[in-house]
Order: sequence, then C-alpha cells, then structure tokens
Amino acid sequence: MGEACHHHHHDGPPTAADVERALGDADARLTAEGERMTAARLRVLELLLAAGEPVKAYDLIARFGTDGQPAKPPTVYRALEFLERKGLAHRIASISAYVACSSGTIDHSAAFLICDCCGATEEVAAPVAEGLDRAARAAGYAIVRTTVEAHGRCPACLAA
Amino acid sequence: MGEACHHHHHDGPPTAADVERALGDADARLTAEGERMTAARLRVLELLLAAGEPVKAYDLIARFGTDGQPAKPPTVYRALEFLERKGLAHRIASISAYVACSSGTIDHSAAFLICDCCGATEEVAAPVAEGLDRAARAAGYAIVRTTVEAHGRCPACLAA
DNA sequence: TCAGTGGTGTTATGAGATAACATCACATGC
DNA sequence: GCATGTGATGTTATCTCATAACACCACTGA
Ligand SMILES: [Zn+2]
Ligand SMILES: [Zn+2]
Ligand SMILES: [Zn+2]
Ligand SMILES: [Zn+2]
Repeated sequence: MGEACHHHHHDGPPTAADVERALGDADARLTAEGERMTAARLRVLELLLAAGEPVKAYDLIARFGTDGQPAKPPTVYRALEFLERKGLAHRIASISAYVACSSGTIDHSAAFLICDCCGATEEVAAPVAEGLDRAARAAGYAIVRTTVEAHGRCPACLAA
Repeated sequence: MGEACHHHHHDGPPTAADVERALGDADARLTAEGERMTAARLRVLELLLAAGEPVKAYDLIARFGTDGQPAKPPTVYRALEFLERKGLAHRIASISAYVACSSGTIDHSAAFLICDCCGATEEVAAPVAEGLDRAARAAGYAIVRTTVEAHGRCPACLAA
C-alpha cells in the first residue's frame, strides 16, 4: 500500500449482521449442493467477509482462532482453495491476497480494481474480459480462467 | 504444468541469432536513453529471451552463471525489476514467473494467454483491457497498471 | 462391519522475494 | 587529479507465501 498517501479509510467493513447473513447464505447454498461447509471453511469466509478488503493468507492464519491462537497454514490454505473453487472467494495474484466474492453470480471470472494507496478493492463484473476472449479466440486458445487486476488509485485517495 | 496432456512442444525458443539481435537492440535503446545496461541485466534478459517462455526467478538464478554457478537472489530480482520497469520483461503474477516482452511497443500493459498444459504463452496487445478501462472510469479509479492473464489450452495442446 | 472417500491435524520443508549494509563504478564539478 | 554524489553490485540473512506427506477421523454405502 501507500507510499504516497496516508489515509486508509474507504467504505470499510460490512456490519456484523451483513457478515452473518452472507455466511448463512453461503452455508445454505453449499449444503444444498451437497458440499460440506465445515467450521474451518466458515471461519475463513467469516474473516474475509469481515475484512471487506483483500487479506493476506498469514493474516487469516493469525486471526483464525477466536481465542487468539493462530491456525496451521494448511488449515487456512485448504479452506481458501475450497472457497475459491466454490466461487465464494478470490485470490488476487498480483498482491498475493484473498478476498470474499462480492458478486451474486455463482461461476464467474472476476476482475478487480485495486487501490495501491489504501488497499480498497472493487470487484467488477464480467464484460471487462470481452477483448481478452476475442484475442484468445483469434490465437486459438481455449480459456479456462482469467486473472484481471487493475492497480491505481481509488476515488477517495484521488480526492485527498 | 500439464496434468492432462504430456506434449511439451510449442513454437520453441528463438534462435541464438534472434536472441543476439534482441539483446543488441535492447542495449542500444537503453544506452541511448541514458540507462546502464549492465552485465547482470543483459544476462537475465538473455536467459529470458533464450527460454522463449515464462521462467521462474529461481531458474534464472540457477542458470545465471555461464560456468554453472548460480547467482545470489537479489542479483536476479534487481535485474528483473529493472527490465520490467523498462518494458523489456513482464512478471506473470498468476504463475510467479517472468517472460521477455515480445512486443515492440515501449510502454504497455500486456495481456497474456497461458497454456496450463505445455507452458506456452502468448503476449497479446493492448485493446484487451478496454472493458477494464471503462469499468475503472465508471468506478472513479485511476488505473496505473494492469495484470491480465488468461489460462487455458494452446492450439497445439487442444489438437493433441 | 468394513471398505472408500473426503476433511482435518501436524510436522516439516519448499519456493518466492526482500531488508540491510558494505563496497564498487562512474560521472560531474572543482 | 581528486572530492563527491548517485546508482549498481555483492553478500548475508531473513521474511513471506505455499505445499508435501502422513496419520487420524467422520461419514457413506456395500
Ligand atoms: Zn466474485
Ligand atoms: Zn485508496
Ligand atoms: Zn510486453
Ligand atoms: Zn499447450
């Protein structure tokens, strides 16, 4: 984050009620699909939702235990892999961080706007990759998943 | 790479003459710009050009010495940072690898098509990010650089 | 009851990247 | 020539990110 600006305030995390609701929805949906929404998976998703911005894996590991005890790395990485597979979270490769999915859509390749100053991110919807799809078709590639991450400044940091 | 297919042949590395020419061009251009194209930087660029596909940083480190001696990590990472800053190489975040720029354009945000089977990559030109630019403007973000990486299968691996 | 499957706990290690500091090369101005 | 500033390198150590491997457990269906 910020080399140049020092105000780390963006829209901020969702309320506890928002987190609860999202967790409940996710649990219900996955259970209905026959998936097992276990305690570790719920906990990691809860941490991601509560953060409201990208979180480093080792921060999740540190915050994992409600009593302050950290988790073992594989516990969190396994949960992240599951959540990502199920479309509930995304890995942001350019900053090696993870974020809860903010889109209602189930199966999607997300694109992100990332503020290098305050860390705010915005998940934007699909059509951003239409040009990429065209290029892939032209080159004869069959695309499975895409990583689209734009770095810059968010409106708040631009205004400051 | 490949879980599913086992033919690691794509267009393959450029000839030694191609590499030499590209190195000479890069050297001339940067020298003209007042930059110092040092031995380490040339060597790393040579390794990237010769590979003709993304290379892991620690592979560059291992191959660095012409006598088989590895480099120290900072040597290679500094060279990579310089080459990337000058538009001669790109980092591919989704696979933590580096590749020589295959575009003539000087200052550009590249997009990549990456074959998960054989490792081939294709650098495709700018307009793929037009949708992203539109989304960024709509959200009020000022974009500085983008990471666009599409994973899938190349034509050769699809045919097999 | 007994496999088979998928999830977890735990230890250890592999892979990717950088901090910090001393030293060196080179250009500029005296 | 010689001081001085700047950018590049050498070197050591360390930090961050991620996974391998294996034992154990819970649930399911024969
Ligand atoms: Zn999403
Ligand atoms: Zn911001
Ligand atoms: Zn390029
Ligand atoms: Zn291929």
